[in-house]
Amino acid sequence: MPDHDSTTLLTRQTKRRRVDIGVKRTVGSAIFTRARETLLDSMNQSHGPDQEGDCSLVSHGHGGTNGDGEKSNVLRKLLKRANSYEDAIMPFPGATIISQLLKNNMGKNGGSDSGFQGSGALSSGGSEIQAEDACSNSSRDRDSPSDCLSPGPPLPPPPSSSSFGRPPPPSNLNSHAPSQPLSLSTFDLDRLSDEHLRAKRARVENIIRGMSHSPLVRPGAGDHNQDSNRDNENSSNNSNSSNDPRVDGNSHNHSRSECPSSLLSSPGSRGGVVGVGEVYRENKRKQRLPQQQHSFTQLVCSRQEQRQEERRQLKLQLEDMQKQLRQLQEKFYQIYDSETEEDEENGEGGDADRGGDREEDGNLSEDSIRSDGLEERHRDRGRHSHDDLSELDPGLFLDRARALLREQALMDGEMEDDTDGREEEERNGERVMKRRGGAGGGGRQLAETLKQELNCAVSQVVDTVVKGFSSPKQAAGHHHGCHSSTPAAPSSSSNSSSSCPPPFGPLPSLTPDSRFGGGALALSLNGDGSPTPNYHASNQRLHCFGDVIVPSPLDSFSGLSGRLSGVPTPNDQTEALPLVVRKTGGGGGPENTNSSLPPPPPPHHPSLHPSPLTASLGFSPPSFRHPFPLPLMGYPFQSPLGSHGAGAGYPPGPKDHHRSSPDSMDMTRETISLRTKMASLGGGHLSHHHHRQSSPSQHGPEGLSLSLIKSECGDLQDMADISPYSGNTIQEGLSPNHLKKAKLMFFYTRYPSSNMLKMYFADVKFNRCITSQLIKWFSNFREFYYIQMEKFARQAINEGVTGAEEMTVGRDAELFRALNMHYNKANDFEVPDRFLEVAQVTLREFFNAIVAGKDADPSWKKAIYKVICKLDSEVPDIFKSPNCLQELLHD
DNA sequence: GAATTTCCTG
DNA sequence: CAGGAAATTC
Repeated sequence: MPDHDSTTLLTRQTKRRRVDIGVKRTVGSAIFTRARETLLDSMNQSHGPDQEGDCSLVSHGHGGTNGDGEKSNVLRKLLKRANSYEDAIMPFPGATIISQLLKNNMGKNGGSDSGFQGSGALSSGGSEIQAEDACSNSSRDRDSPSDCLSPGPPLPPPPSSSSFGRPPPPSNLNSHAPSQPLSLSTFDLDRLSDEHLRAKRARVENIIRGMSHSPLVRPGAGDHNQDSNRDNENSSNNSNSSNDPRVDGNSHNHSRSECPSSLLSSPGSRGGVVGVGEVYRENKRKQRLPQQQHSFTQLVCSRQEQRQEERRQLKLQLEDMQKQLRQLQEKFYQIYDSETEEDEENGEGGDADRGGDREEDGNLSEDSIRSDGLEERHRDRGRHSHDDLSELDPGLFLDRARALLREQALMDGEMEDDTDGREEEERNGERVMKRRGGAGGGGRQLAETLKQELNCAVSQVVDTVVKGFSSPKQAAGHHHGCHSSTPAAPSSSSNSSSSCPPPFGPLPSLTPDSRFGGGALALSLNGDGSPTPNYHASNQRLHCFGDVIVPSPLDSFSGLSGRLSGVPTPNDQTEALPLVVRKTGGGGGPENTNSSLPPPPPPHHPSLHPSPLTASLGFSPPSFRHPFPLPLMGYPFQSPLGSHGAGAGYPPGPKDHHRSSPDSMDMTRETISLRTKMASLGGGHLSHHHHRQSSPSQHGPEGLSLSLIKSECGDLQDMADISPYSGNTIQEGLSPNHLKKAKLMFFYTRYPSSNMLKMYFADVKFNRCITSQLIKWFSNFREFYYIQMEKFARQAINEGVTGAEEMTVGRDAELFRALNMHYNKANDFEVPDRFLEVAQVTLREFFNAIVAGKDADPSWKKAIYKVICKLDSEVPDIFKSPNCLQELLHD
């Protein structure tokens, strides 16, 4: 910390001011993320169920087969995202399905007619992003099953003019909602498309706006009008302003100068920099400015509003869609009925079901939309219904499957017809086609297409499901039940092969279709199911390992034992309290009986909280290794690992001495923190009691452990250095008392050098970790300190204070109380007057800087820091004493 | 490249 | 307060 030198500091500061790229990056990414989300949302809306995140395997519109699945999928996603879009999205699946079907049909039937791309493909657009969006959509569509099926002519981009005029060859979408009436709904669809398009555009614009917001942009720019002109202006302005800081160092902010009035309320947005005579280079480091926050807030708000609006629109759309759907279904049913009547002559029964279906039509609700006719129909057709199940919530899956089976059994009883559901379906489809006299030869083609589509869809669905399951986090409750069943379902649906010997009693149809990688699926599912099991297994492994690892010998040394054993049992992770107690007992008194502790090795090492993945991988978490290495490194004699038997080298006697011995080479921070906690109770005392640390003499076994240790932290050297202090009580970690001491020291020095810290924390074995931790403490102190200063300075300004002189910091000042509360909570230390002075100076510095509008400069605080760091005063020698706390506090 | 410092996030 | 990342300095 060579910086007490003001010159150095100055130069450094000078150089330092640059736009904080980091921040920028962060902000940008954040925005981007949001934007992306929005885009996804919009896509979802248009496509209905998309994939999760980027990888979307599930394609929309695969025939009706996935109707349910899609919905559930969407729901899952929504839930995950905690997005408020639920209702809004609901409608889309339906729309998507329909449009998709239309699309497919058109493609097949001389796709040239196109026009209608389906709601999802509304590409026409305006902004580039839109175009992009459209592109991506279309590409996705292509990827999706539809692609598999029909390489039909790419749909023309400009859709809105749905030329759907001619009744789309009513394909028979067996599994799907009735397509026949499509022609009727053309208008509605168009209208919906437009609406949707509009909504989409709005969203995109919003996104663009958000992205173009530069951090430094003044709040005013953030207003989120839909007005595109404005938008353009903003974006251009933003780009300018965002770049400006770097471009014109001294003249910074001119571009974003703002009305002074906002000065008080929104500190960040200050007009041109007044009196910034210093030749600061622009701050390259991006800092988070108040202004940014401001604009962001606005952004968020506006976005929410937009969402609300979108929601409303979507709801309307949903209603429309529902109506349409109802119409379609009715039409379809009519046709279907007529067909079936004819079929009945041929001996195909199943009227009863139809009746039921019709009844349901009346009740179309949101729910019904998803399962609506589709599911019912599936049931009629028998096994096919499982397709829908595939995407259902796993938890419900089994139940539903059983219910379906029962139903099916009944149905089968009724109709002796063995026909496979699938075949039947196809047949129906063909029949429908023929009936309509639609594309004559197209019927078979359609059937084929549908088959393929189904296959594709199924496979994709399966992938999606697998993915979903494989993600560990989802494991929660929901997934457990479904593992076995879920996987199979999809495959069954995909099967065109009619008869699948039911592997499971309950879910006969589940037989995996090899074609679709059913086998793979099953495997993956198993794996997926395994997560839980694996997880446990891994944990167990770890635990066992942990047990093994924890060398009982170590326990004899209080320090070690405390750490190792005390540490977190799985249950106490967070609270090291128990440990503390232990340690306290051991560490506190020389008489420690800790030696007894060793035997029962704690089940887990505190640090053993490897993520499941890690565990499964078989990696031992870094922390995991610590247990041995640390102690071993510094103090060979302790090496349990090593050749010495655990106990052999250490006679009981030594234990006491060693226990506090500085074993710690370096511990991971976690360890440190743990220790800190542990030490907290006994902290102060420990130092007194333990003096001679075990001789560092024996450097026996460095081999293995050493290397390990080294790999983890290369602090051995530091350790060696530390030993000098070993004469005194040396602690391996920083205790709460150390923290307290540091806080008190902060009253004297805000910028202690590391050397100074070493001097004043002689009872601590310094290593890199410790040093950095101490430094970090002070850094944090400063952070808090300056935050308070700024806060109060602004407060004063807001309260109308005009002169810095008006502000004083006394012991009764709020500012002081806040600070004292932070650094001297117990208020058992008398804060030196000097600190009050410094605080006052700091406050005034902030005040002046803010009043001068310097806070517009990202690095405006640097100057203040420079000033403050010169105000450090000597820390009383008493702080060098290990007992300083007692002495200080009890005086 | 290590050491520091600040900023940001949790 | 800890962690992480970026910026800066030496």
